[in-house]
Amino acid sequence: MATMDKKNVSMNDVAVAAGVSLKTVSRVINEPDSVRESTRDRVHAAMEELGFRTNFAARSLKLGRYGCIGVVLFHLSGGAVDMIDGIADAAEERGFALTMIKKRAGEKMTLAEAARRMSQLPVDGMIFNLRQMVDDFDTFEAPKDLKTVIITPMEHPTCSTVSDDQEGGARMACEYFLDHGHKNVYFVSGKKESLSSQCRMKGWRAALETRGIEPPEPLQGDWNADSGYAAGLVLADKPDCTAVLAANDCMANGVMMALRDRGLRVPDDVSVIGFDDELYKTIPNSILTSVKFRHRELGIRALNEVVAGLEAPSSRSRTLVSGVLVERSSVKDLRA
Amino acid sequence: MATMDKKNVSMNDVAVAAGVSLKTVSRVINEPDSVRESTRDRVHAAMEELGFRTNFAARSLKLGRYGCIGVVLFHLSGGAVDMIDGIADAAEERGFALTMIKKRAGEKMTLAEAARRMSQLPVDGMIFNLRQMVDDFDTFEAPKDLKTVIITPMEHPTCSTVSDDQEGGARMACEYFLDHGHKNVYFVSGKKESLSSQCRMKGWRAALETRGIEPPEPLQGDWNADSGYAAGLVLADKPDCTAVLAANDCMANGVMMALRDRGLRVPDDVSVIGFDDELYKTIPNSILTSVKFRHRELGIRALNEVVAGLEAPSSRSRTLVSGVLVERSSVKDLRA
DNA sequence: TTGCGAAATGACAACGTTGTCATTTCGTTA
DNA sequence: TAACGAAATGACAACGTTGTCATTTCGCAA
Repeated sequence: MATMDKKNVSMNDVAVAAGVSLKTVSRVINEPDSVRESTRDRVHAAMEELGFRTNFAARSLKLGRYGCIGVVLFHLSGGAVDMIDGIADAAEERGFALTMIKKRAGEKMTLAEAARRMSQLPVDGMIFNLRQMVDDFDTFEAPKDLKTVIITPMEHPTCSTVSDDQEGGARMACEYFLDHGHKNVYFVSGKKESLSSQCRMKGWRAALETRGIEPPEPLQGDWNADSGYAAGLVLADKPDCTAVLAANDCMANGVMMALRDRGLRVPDDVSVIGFDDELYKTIPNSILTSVKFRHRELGIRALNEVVAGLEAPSSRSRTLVSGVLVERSSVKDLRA
Repeated sequence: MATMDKKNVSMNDVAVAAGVSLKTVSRVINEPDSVRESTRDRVHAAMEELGFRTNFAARSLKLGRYGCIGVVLFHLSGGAVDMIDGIADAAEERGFALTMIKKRAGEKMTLAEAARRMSQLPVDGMIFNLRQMVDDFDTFEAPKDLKTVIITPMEHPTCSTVSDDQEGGARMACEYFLDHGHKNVYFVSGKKESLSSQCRMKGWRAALETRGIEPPEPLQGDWNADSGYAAGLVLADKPDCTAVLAANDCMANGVMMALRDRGLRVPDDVSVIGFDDELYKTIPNSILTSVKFRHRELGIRALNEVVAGLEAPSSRSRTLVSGVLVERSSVKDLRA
């Protein structure tokens, strides 16, 4: 039985127990092939006996790096799970751990503050997950020696950014409608302050304008089904409304329910497309066509971008992860 | 302008620049009141000028602690977002950061492995989020100097555990049915390997047996609506089925849709209760009564438990966070 | 001005690891 | 057996911080 007198077992303790020098213990851990097998076994036995674990602080102090990537969560939303999942998996694969801090609910936080806080923690690089605007976005400068990647649909003057192609996804959905013979597309937005919602709206608008169509007034929603339902009631009264793009699936479902309650059928009378492709989880035999973003892939890209930039923190790139249109049967083909 | 010759700026560099000793710089950071204002200003100026940031490794090496709590994610599911949110907020509040690692998809990982990995990272204590069984659960022993909390519904011989009271929640739902005059309750389960599903089933069974009712064969689902729909079709044919408890809201919705498609009304013909209270997000005017667990609270408790145990890692406790029955109108009162 | 206690500052060791370079041990050949 | 080069091991400094204790400086009373 190991005596548990000392709080922490150091390499030196192991060395003494094994009758070798401290440096040899270090070698057993970092370059096992360079030490004779008999010695190695003795050291391993001593480590086991004493319950030795390498001291992270000492090791990283000497090495000058941590093997950790910082993640700042400004806002934790639905899609964030998959994104974190991607980040974590990619990190694991490359031998990095994650160091995480989060803006507290209701607390205002700037990029500068977050960066200051993060840069005092064990991190070799950092990822900011930004789903809403912050005041100092444009003026922010990342620490010169710490690769920084921002997950956001906006372009940043100095930092690398990674994002879903929300705008492109919305455009894709609109064009899908138009290509199927629809003459116009109505839009139900998410919460005003959400960057996702803003980008989706922008893409919708751009797609229509490109084809010379005047975009109708968008309807304001809040991501939840009830707001979609309310929007649906309004849309049901518009005779020219044959196509509705809702900024997420929940609202799309609300829209569909409202249309149905008003005696309109989907897709026969009105076609609908949503975002995020999650309705099938909740609705049996869901028919909703939806634009799906690959959040997991997004996380992986973000992490890889950080790791790739560790040696050249001031490099800058912009990555867009395209969305996918998951076709079901909520869009009617009006051609011929 | 600061000259950027050296990679990292140390306290010594600041000290030289400010014309004071290294120790004074340290004091400016850790006990500002003990240094004269004029000196302090000079030091602050130098820190600013040189872009000094305290070196985490050196600091924690000296202090013998990190100010970080480790979080191991064995499985990242829906409710996990809120839980992480709670953990992160509570950590922030107490001045801790999080160090996170995750079991990779498909990779088998034991508690022992996870603990070994984690204990080489910067952590003062750790939280394991365990939603499925692992092989070494019962035999696992946490490092004696690292407070370890496991989030799991099962009791552990040596570690503190924190969990939603899934069993109690299921019992609560069943009793609600029975108290409203129902004579029996059918159950639709989630994925077999899920501990949540198992516990919910256990609570359902216990509640019935307590009242001397023989529990009917449970129906196997997979958390998604389609499996609930399939179960609903089966249940629609059982004349004695007046009450259905589904292990989550999505399946509950599937059940309701199936019943409706078979000409049965909810709640007039059959009553339904789900879990997680999330249907309202997707379904406008949702009527589903549901057992909601406070995942955020769960995370907060877990973190507080770790922090409370930092000084006495071998202490052991068991925390259950009760669920809440969110009443809507999917349960009919059969009493006279 | 001098003396004194308190406040402010500094010198130096220590935390536990890894890199550098020196030393010892080993196996081989003459 | 001696001599040699290669392999194995060790001694010591260094990473950047904080704790301990010594020293200097300050403000104020005599």
